[in-house]
Amino acid sequence: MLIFNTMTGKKEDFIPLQRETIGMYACGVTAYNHCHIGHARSAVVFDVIKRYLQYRGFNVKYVRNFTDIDDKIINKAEEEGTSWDAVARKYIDEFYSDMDRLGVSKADVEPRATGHIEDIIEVIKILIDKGYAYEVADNDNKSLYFSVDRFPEYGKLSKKQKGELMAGARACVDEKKKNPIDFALWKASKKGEPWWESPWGRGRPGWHIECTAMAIKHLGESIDIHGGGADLIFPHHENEIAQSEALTGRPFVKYWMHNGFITINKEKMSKSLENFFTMREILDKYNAEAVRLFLLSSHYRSPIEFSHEQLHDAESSLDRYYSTKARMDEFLSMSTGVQKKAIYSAELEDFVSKFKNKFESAMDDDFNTALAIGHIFELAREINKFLDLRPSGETAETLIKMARDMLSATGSVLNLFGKTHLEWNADLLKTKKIPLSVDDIVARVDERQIARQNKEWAEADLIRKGLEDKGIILEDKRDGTSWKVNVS
RNA sequence: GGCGGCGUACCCAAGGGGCUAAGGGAGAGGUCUGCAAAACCUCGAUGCAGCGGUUCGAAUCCGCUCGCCGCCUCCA
Repeated sequence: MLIFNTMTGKKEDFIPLQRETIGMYACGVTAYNHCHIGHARSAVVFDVIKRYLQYRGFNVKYVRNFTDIDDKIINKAEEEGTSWDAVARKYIDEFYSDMDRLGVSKADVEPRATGHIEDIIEVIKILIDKGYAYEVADNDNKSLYFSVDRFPEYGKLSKKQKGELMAGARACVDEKKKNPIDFALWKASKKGEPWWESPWGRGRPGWHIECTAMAIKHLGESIDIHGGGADLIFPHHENEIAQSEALTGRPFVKYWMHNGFITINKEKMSKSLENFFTMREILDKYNAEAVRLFLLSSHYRSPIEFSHEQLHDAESSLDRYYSTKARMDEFLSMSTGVQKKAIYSAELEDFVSKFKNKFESAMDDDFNTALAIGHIFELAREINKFLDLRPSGETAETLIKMARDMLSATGSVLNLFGKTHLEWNADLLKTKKIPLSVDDIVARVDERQIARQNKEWAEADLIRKGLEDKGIILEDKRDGTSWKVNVS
């Protein structure tokens, strides 16, 4: 298995630190606003990485944090006239509901900064003892900073030179810092701000330190994989490395993984440019599974241009997949095991025999989900071709069963393609806000079936037209009529 | 300015020295059908931003040019 390591800038063989369990940490969200599709991408990408590692037989302990205290949360609370913890709770709940719809499962541990104040304080104490941190008085309380000059390897992840950083450092630097690029470990509490008691008075943790404290607490001093969005490389992950390696004297992370951005008009989606789409808005318009497919249809490190058209295309393509699935299920449920005529199955057999390998080598190559999905659709096409031959008999049945099982095994790594045709369409009724239930539709189809049997074509056409106007398409087949939601 | 990345058909996108340049969407033709739609099948880049070079061989490596983006500041 190859993983692209941001630290070395190369794809490297994945060799875990220890045999038993892989430690994986991904930086989650700061809970101060609705999450947007960029946050979702990161969550989906690491969800798939975790799933594939498990598929490959590794035990994985996956930790994803929530930042539930920081300046933005405090500001938001002031804006909304509530407390900081109410803000954090609200957006964490919302994050969970969005992620749930996207099929992102929970991490094994989901620590929050405010739940680890003691651990953070312990870490800072050690950093002081080792001479990496210094205090700055701020009225009655004290702030603590990490002294970047004490850590010679600073910049090794982001490939930055300390000198250049200084030149580019912000104008409004805290003049109490020894070096403009030093960063806060602990912030003295200002009036009206939330605070925790510490050896340095009342204050709260800086941003970066929570990840150091929580990663080490839950995964140990050295972890296999640490990831997040590419915008976290600097300064967040650079600072994490400095703190953590200063603390333990050991390498913090073996493989650093970073996902690319979502762009709009080629520009990074960001709050300051006000060019973001929240997951709320997107899930209101598009099917959640289609959004997940859209996100996984590009390699995780490539930028993805946000596009309504592509989101819609993803729905169409999923719809086609589920049609194939319906054909397979139907074939298997109707199959009698008796072979009526000779079948030509060599091509499908060939595809089925190679499929698992193709899927795995795609995923083994730095989690190439786009290629893997391509293979899945290729197999679907072969299945359709085979089914077009109207096969029968045990050989055909076995083959289709095998294909279906493989599709479901690989689909579950991506957490895609797992529904039945009916579930997919029932889901689409909701996405497309069609005011009909499955039962309503089935009742109308049954009515129409009677009309058809009596050759009352006008009546049958009327029913079909009525459903069509509501976005339901009827498909007449040899042995009955099936329905589906029109995605186009 | 420093560092990094991108440019593949109408749109999206994989590939990253030699196999017919995956896959999806759109489009066109066909099969099926009471009619129709859907579905399904087939077709779709002699060419991978441009120009040079290396090589028996380049979309893939090297150089230059053009266009675009990211990080260097809170950011997934």
